[in-house]
Amino acid sequence: MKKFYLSTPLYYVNSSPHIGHAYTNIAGDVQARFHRLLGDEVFFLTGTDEHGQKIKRAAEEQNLSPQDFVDKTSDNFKILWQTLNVRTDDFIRTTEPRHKKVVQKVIKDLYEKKDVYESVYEGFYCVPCESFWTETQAADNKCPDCKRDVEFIKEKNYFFKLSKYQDWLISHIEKNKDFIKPTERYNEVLSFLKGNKLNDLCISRPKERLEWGIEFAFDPDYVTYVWFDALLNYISAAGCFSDKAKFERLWPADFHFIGKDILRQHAIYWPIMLKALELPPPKCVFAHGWWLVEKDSGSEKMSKSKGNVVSPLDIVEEFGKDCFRFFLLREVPFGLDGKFSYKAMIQRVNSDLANDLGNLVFRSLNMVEKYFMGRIPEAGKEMPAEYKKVIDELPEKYLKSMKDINFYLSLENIWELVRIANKSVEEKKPWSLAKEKKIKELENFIYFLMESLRIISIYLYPFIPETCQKIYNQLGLDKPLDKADFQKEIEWGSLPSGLATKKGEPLFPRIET
RNA sequence: CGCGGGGUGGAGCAGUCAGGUAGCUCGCAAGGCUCAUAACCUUGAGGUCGUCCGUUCAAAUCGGACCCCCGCAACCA
Repeated sequence: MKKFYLSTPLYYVNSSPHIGHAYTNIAGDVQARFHRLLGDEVFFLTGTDEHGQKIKRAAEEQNLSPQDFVDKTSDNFKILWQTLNVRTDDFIRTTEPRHKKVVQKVIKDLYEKKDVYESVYEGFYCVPCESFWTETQAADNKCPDCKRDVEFIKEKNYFFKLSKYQDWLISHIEKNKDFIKPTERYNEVLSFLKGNKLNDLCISRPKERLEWGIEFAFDPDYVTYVWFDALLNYISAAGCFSDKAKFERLWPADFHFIGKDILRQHAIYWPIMLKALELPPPKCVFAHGWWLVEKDSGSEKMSKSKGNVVSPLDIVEEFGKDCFRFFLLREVPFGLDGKFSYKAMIQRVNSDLANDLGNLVFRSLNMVEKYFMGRIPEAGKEMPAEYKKVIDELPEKYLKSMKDINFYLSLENIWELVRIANKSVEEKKPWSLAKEKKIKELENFIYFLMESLRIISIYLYPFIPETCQKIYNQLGLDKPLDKADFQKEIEWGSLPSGLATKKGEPLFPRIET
């Protein structure tokens, strides 16, 4: 059994989850379910990032202690993953002891190794924002965030020797074309590394200014910079320093799903941190695009201002979890930016899910009831010619696009089969066969129509698991799809005859506008 | 000349590496069918493939120049 370790980023809990968070975890869940289908031993990790000054401030605004605040906000994420049917194997919080121990030990080890050292930080500091800025950022001595004056400060801090490993990282990236995906991001990182000299990373914050963080084991006046803390979750959750067998089994991670905004941390800081620890880097960091939100209310578009953020929970309530999952992955080629609008969502759900898939399932089951009293008829011998091409080609196309994380294309590939099935009904005219009493021919046709529904459900299962399970159940199969074996399940003709079908309500009611 | 990505019918994309009638999904229009969620199927309209120049029998595809859009440019999760 092959292991497959994939992760999402740890989400910063100073605000509520938005559509972008949902996107990353849904993509991860699709990937995880796909690998489980293939029989891999999957470890799918998500969690929350809970330290830093922004958290402290947000907690103060609500009159809560930072710990009470993060306990509450972290739950918002847990609830969302349940709502979206995102099934992870672990949920790590950076405030947990299992994580803190790892961070402290890493810093201590690196300090002893001299990859972490003391120095003096010089730069611009905005007091009200509690933020550092570089000279270029703080042009005219103004904070780019709040536009107030910044002051020049000097203070002792701890630094991590990024610079020492720059050449190693360049050669690692050049030798591993799959390390950063998609290609645009690969080029972006590589050209950046070649064209710029890395500065060492300041990984400490003096406690006098910020106390909500993981304390340095050997210097209680300092806490850890949040990114240095957060990235280490990928090894602390995998059992680093605590469960040797688990860690050796899981590490290196196979896949880090991230948004393109945190590429640098994952493609530069993180592999270098691991290198310094003498651990292998993750096999792949995949940076996807963003969702730009425009809301359609009636005929006019609302501008995207702060109060107009689309909540994933609201969308799920309105459309259902599978519609939302499907939309996010079908609408936009994975990796590129997309635009979210209710109009696009409704159109997508109506045309692909209600009209094509939902109606296909409904009309097919209806014919089984009408012509065969709700029993799957006897199988014919040969696969009908119209299915042959798409059924023969689908496994290879699907496996390739799934492995390339080209979800948009995978769905496109599956829909070829959906369209063939719909088309075959028009061409065979089962209602005519029934009238003409061509029973053998009708049985044969209906059997393969049902079989195509079953096959579609397996391919589609990682994307819309709940619906696919429903289709299986409606066909009279009670097998749980989350335990299915892909290679076995996609075998054409394995649907037993005689099953009692259970037609339900349409899977996706058309949304009237 | 900082680095990178991109400009293809109304929208979103494929095709560019290996030049040879411009393809897919949605939307739109007409027709067909009735098992079905006014769903499904067929056909059609719609493109000087960012601009200009060059190579070639032939360029979305190769070469050059230019215009425009979007990312990245470091203590910010």
